[in-house]
Formats: sequence, structure tokens, C-alpha cells
Amino acid sequence: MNLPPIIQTFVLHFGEMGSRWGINRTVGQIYALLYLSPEPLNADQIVDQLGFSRSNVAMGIKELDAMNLVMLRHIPGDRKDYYATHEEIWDIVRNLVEERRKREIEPTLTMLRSIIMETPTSDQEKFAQDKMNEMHDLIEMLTDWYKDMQALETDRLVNLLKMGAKVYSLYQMKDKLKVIPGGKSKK
Amino acid sequence: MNLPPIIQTFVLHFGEMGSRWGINRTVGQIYALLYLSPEPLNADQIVDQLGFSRSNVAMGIKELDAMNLVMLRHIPGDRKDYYATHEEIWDIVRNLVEERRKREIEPTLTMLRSIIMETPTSDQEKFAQDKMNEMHDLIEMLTDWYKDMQALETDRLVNLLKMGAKVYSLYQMKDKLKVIPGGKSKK
DNA sequence: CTGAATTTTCAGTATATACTGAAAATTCAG
DNA sequence: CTGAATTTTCAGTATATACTGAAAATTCAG
Repeated sequence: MNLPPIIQTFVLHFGEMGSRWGINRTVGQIYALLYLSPEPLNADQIVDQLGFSRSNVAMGIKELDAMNLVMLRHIPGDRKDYYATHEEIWDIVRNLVEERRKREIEPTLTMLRSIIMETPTSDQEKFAQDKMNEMHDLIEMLTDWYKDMQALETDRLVNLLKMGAKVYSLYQMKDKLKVIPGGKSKK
Repeated sequence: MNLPPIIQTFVLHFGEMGSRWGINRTVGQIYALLYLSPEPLNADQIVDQLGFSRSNVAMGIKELDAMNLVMLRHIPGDRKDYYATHEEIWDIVRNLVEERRKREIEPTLTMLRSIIMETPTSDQEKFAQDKMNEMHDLIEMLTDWYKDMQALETDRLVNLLKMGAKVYSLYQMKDKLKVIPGGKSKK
């Protein structure tokens, strides 16, 4: 690996972090490298900079592509495939959350729903079903909330997040409030 | 493994899901079993129901304990250690999020902060630092928001989440509103 | 259509992680 | 304090995952 120290630290960190996610070291490093690169990179450039085999890089790119984390780019007059990460960091976040939802939350909800349907044959099963039902409702509530947030435009979402819990005091006030016809919004 | 089918499906699912997290199959299954059990279980009971070795169970419990996902219980007149999950499902969620924050987010923030401090020695490093700075600010904003939410009582948090994006229209209205002295809150 | 450039696949191997059984350590009733 | 009950540790092994190099497949300039 032959990178400026600042970049190397970042790349190595994401390699390690990757394993806490489902993604392996190689994939984490490739992503980190692309994220920090001002220009799209081709597979050979990645090989040069990270030092693992060509085929490993190909597999890593394929995986990143399947997760929508990386975009294929072409440079006129060059047959090589170049890859880049999304420009806008909020697009990346939305994507990460969405991928997680698909891969982890949805299958769990499906499993829970099908089990909750079944008729329990013992007190033990009845108890277990009740617990699963509780879990199901909670997860569903969280994903519904998330879908709502996902639908907001980024700057609105940021506003809301920046308010944090302050929005709650507003919420509590709602019945004490009345629209003033001539009032001005901040915008 | 000798469990009622409903419970077995759930336990196996969490075993598989575990690997998408950082936790292994054994740990996932033990947790799922404890979650569905009306009573705390001891290591031997877990061995009987899940069918892996005593020592593996001991290690799994230790890991769950380190993550605060499991509580040690004692039954009068019995020397064995019994374990149970938290009763309140929101406690579980808060715990999971908190553990993740500690294990994934905090180290990343620390790394980013220390790199951002350094003086770039090239345009490439400058560019990389700018990207890291953007990432840092975004992560910090999200964790600040999360800390705010974590501090809310559960029922308030649930209210807020259930409102979803509707809270945003409230937020936009805030300058058009005025407190009506005699107004009644919902409570 | 040809063949050089490029990417992908895949069997084989290396590495990391999970799991076991036996032994050591700890706990506590008597 | 003793020793049976219980838990924990750990070296060895099994299993799963990551990685490589070579060969196959694909792409496209000429």
C-alpha cells in the first residue's frame, strides 16, 4: 500500500470497520479509497494503491456495485471501467440505511409475521408469540418513521434533525396554538 | 436442537442474522432463546435446547453480558447462574443502539478528528480532509440528534416517532403560531 | 471478423473465526 | 477448610471466509 499517511489511516480504518458490518476488509478499503479520490478510479489503480490481487478488486467492486455504493464511469477514449462513490453524502447515508433495511429488517419482519399467524399449541408458544408480536410492532413503527424521514428533502430532514428533542416541546404545545392569519414563516 | 417449531424458527433466524451484525451464530441463538423464555435459563438448559458445547455457551453468555444484553439472575437454593434478557423492549433497543455507537461511531469520529487536525501536504490530502470533514460533521449531527432522543422518556419518544414527518409541518408553522392563554394540552 | 485489452469466474489455498473437550479456576454448602 | 458443583480458560481442530493466479469470457478498436 502506497498512500499519503492521512489517506492510508482512513482507508485502513474503514477496512477494519467493514468487518463489524457484513462487508470485508477489501471492500471497505476500496470504498474508502474511492470516497477520498477526486477522480473515478479503475481496477488497476486500485490494485496499485491497495496492493491486493486484481481478481479480489473485481469482486470487491462487484459487491459495492450490488449495494449501490459505487457508480460505473467511463472516460472517453479509454476502455477501462472507472468507479466513483456518490457525490452527495446524504445520498450515501440514505443508501446505507436502505440497504440495511432490505437485508436485515425486511426478512425479520417477514419471519415474524408468518410466525405470528400460526396457532400456538402450548403456553410456551403463546408466550413466545406475544414477545414476537411486541418486537414486530416496534420494528414496524421504526421503519414507518424511517420511511417518512426518507421521503423528506435533505434540507428539511437536516432542519428536523438539528432541532432534535426541541421539536417535542413544539409537539406538546400543538393544542395550545392557533394559526395567526398574518404570521410570517421563517422563509 | 429440540424446540417447538415456532421458537426454533425464530432462534435460527437470529442465529443467521447475527452474522450480519458482528455477533456469531451461537450468540444470536442464545439471545433469541432467552428473549422468548418466560423464565431465566442456566447454561445447561441452553446447552440442552440449542445443542452446542457447554464451553461455547459460556463464551456466548460472556459476550452477551459484555454487551449488556443479558442479566444474571439467581434462584434461591440453586447455585447455577441464570440469565434473562431485559423485560422492556425499548431498553433493548436503546442498548443495541448505544453499543453500536460505542463500538462503531465513536472510534470513527475519533479517527476523523485526529486526521482533520493534521496539516495537509498536498492537494490530494487537502481534498481528502475536506471529505472527511464533511463526513465528520454529518456523523456528529446524527449522534447529537440520537443523544437527544435517547434522553426522552419512552412514551414521549414513541409519540414523536409515531408523528413521523407530520412533526415537520408543525415545525414549519412555528412562526405563524401564538400560544392561546386558555388552550388545553391533550394530556 | 480478429485479436488485444479488459473483466470475470473459479478451483485451490491461506487466513480468520467458531467450536470442542479437557483441564484449571472458582464458588460455596457442609 | 474440604471437595463437589459449577464456570471459565485455552490449546487444538473444524469450519467458514477471504484471497490468489490462471484460465475463460467479454468487449471493442481496427
